[in-house]
Amino acid sequence: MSCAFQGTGPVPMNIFADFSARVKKAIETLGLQPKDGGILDVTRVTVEPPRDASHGDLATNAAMVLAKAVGENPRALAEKLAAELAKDADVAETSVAGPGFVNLRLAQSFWHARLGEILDSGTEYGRSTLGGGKKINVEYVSANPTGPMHVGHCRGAVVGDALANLMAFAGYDVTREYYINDAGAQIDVLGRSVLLRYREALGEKIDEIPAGLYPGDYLVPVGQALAKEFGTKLLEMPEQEALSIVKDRAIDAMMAMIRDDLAALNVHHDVFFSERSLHAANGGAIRSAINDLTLKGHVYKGTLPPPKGQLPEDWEDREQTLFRSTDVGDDIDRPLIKSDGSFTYFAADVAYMKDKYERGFEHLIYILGADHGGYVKRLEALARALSGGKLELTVLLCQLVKLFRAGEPVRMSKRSGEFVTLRDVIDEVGRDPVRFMMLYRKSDAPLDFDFQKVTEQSKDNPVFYVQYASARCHSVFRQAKEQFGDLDVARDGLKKNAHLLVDEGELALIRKLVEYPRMVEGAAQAMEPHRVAFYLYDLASMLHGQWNRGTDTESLRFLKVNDRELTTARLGLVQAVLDVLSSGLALIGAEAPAEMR
RNA sequence: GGUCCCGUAGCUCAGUAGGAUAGAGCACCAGAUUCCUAAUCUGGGGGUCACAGGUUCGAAUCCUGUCGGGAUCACCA
Repeated sequence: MSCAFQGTGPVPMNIFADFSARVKKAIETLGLQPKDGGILDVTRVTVEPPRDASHGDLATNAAMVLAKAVGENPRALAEKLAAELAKDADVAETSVAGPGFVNLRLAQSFWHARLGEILDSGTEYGRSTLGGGKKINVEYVSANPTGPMHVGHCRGAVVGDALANLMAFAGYDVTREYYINDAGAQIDVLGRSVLLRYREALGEKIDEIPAGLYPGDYLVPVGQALAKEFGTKLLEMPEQEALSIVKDRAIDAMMAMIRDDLAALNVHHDVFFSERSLHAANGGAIRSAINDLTLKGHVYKGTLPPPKGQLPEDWEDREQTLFRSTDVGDDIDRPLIKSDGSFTYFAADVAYMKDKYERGFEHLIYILGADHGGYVKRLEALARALSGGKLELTVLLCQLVKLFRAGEPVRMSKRSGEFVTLRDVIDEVGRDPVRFMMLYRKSDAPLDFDFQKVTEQSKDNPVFYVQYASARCHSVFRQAKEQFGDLDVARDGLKKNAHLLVDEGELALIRKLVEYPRMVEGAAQAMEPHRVAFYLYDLASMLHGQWNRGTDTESLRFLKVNDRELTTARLGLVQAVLDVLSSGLALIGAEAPAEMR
């Protein structure tokens, strides 16, 4: 499996983790003892960026968290801790504030050294070993192979893909997976729809696609291909036999189309898992999975209570084979085998999850639409039952995307088969804006997507704003080449003069860059890829800000024709910003352009 | 009716596993280009974090309940 985000680069420094260790060491040095004589619990001690940068570079809550156990006043404890931390060579200044925060101001040399590290690591900066190579499976998209992907699939595709990128970058061993729902009633419908198109291709007149079949034009070429391959042969064989061939060809054609759509979105899966394969050999895999659950005591034959609320008109009590999921956290037991002896859809899910578990995954992540919220509990229950609680499972529900055009909602009608396809959206606004905007909201919040706004080249469009920052960095290097000609812009050279960066705006930019590894780890732990997008927006904003300070104050411009040393120092900063922008945009799956036209 | 998600500035939303005076963008007001891309930036006003309790040094964040909005409920896939 080849994936740009998998791998083991150098381990960059997460300074918050680093200082957390230093704070704990200082606590140890102070010899603090809990009143009750036990061991001092420092697990709640954190080191974070303070809310307001004027407080300092780092803040720790240690004194407040420990005060009670030690039996001291938090502020007094904070003073002691501050004095101890002040001995650290990298700490320029300490202060105690509020209810007992210890604020640390770090030496400029410390930041200069960090900038050097970023320049050494390049776009590898921020890669983490947090995941420890843990095997995780991210299942996303899994659209039914009955037609092209429509815009409703888009968000899940991007969120899943970006999350997979993020988790891999944070040190997890990630497999990206797509479950092909190529069994069941909708595939029969697909087969019958294509059969009709096949007869049409042979010259038969088809006036109207009957209700209940898929009317979309995208099936026309599939019918034509069948006509070309088989001539009239399919009409001459028994319908069941013909249908089986047609279904195979139709599924292949639909999946080819879906893969194309995904590729256009820059989404690539490692594994396409077929539901039909579970039904193969007389349902061997499903049988074995149900057997497995049965041996573990989770299966019984019985009847379900009628649904609460309105009773369905045709409700009938019938005996089925059921999964006692209520024993493992579900609200209601789930049918595995219907009263006619066939498997339910969920039975295949059981076999599929068993397969994932047996492939060695320790954590399963599912990206689902909000309309599948009802599935969460049964999947969680299933994971518990299959693994005895060892298998972790997380479902990320993506809320719906509402389409707008210049503020007006875009209407879609499912019945007529008129929907906005994923391809339509990509063709109109471009891949990068789609990907960025899908991540510029946390996934459990609904998202409004306006075609017009997303293509606008202005600061109101965050995609453009961030990419423009990248273009601007490149532009600085182009200008540098023009103005200096022979200037050495190799990373080692840029690193050398970092100590000349003393402007507050420049140092703030370095601090923001240094937050990147922590942001990556936090986003990965919370499984929230949108944080990457917001971080990039902030970083872009700081770069634009620093740039514009140069319009007011000439001495702050990145390029100083009469000062090569300072220019290379500033180019080092610009290069580091570019590295982190590139890295973050790559996680999102968008380009970091060299120029924008 | 049950379950899940959401409720933060006029609008669209962040809020970094419980931290300090709750932040951005839009919109509104006032400014900045002989200068590396003004495709940008600077400043200003604007809040009962839906409501009520609880947990604790400390709550927009965690717990309980209420109200409001959305999704969902099956021998479907």
